[in-house]
Amino acid sequence: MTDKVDCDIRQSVDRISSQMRRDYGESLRELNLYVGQDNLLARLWQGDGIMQMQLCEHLNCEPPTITNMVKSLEQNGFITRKRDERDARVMRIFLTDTGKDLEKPVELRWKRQQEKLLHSILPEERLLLRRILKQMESNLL
Amino acid sequence: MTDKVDCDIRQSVDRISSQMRRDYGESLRELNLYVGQDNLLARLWQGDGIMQMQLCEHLNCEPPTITNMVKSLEQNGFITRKRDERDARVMRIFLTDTGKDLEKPVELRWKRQQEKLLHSILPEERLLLRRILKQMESNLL
DNA sequence: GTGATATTATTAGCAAGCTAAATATAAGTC
DNA sequence: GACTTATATTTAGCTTGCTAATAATATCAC
Repeated sequence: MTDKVDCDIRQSVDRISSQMRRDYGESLRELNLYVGQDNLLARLWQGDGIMQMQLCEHLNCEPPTITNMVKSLEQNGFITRKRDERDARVMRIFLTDTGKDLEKPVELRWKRQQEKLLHSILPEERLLLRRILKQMESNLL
Repeated sequence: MTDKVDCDIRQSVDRISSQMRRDYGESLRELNLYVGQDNLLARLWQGDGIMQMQLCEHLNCEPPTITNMVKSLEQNGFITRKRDERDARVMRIFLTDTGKDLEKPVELRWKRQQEKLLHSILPEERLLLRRILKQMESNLL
């Protein structure tokens, strides 16, 4: 009996995640961004000049993924890369002016998406939901 | 103030989804499957000989995605494709014996993953959680 | 039957994401 | 200084996933 509920939960999480990704990704296309790139930029907005390894940690993904994303973002003029002077292995990533200008419009779309996801959920429910989700997160570690 | 909670919820859902995908995907590699292929096969286990459009609906994805997945699954010997006799546009997808044999081991891994995700969550919480998630799902439609 | 429109599937080209293997540099050891 | 090990990034090749464009067949209207 619990089985059915459990199964629903897992599938629900999947569906929400992929639908969010689709929706939000679509709204980001107006800014010439792909979903996921906003998260990389978000890390840079709170301080750029960092190395790719730090982006890996922030995005929780593998180095080759960053290489690809960074390449694409550079080609589109949102970031630049500079070889570190002290350690020639590391590439330091900087925002261009265009990249900086994206912060506000991305934030707008992010909030819009969030509101869409949660608009019918009461504040108490949101608190409870957050607690359970955090618990699930730590279950996966 | 609610802002922070909302933001956490969205990120939590993202993290859970991607971590689940990683974890579960890894366990599926033992079966020579990629994550997502199990869901396609699951539709076939409940009745094969269906057309690709039906798989699109079940997986909630676009036709080219199915073309790719089906190609890969065919190359690995899990399914076969047959041109429909009445309507030459449609391809009908059938399970091979190898494909049929995957049902049990996939189900085992799926349940194991589900248990990992939910093990610390009480039954009442699961019910509540499901309700809220469903609500979020319908918010996105 | 002919012509316009629907449907089904594929191809090409792009993105995120992965693993395994290669490259380049740095740092530690003898 | 030479050898080994560790770190940062890249490359190649695969997956799911997308859109836009194409091909092939069906169906509907006339």
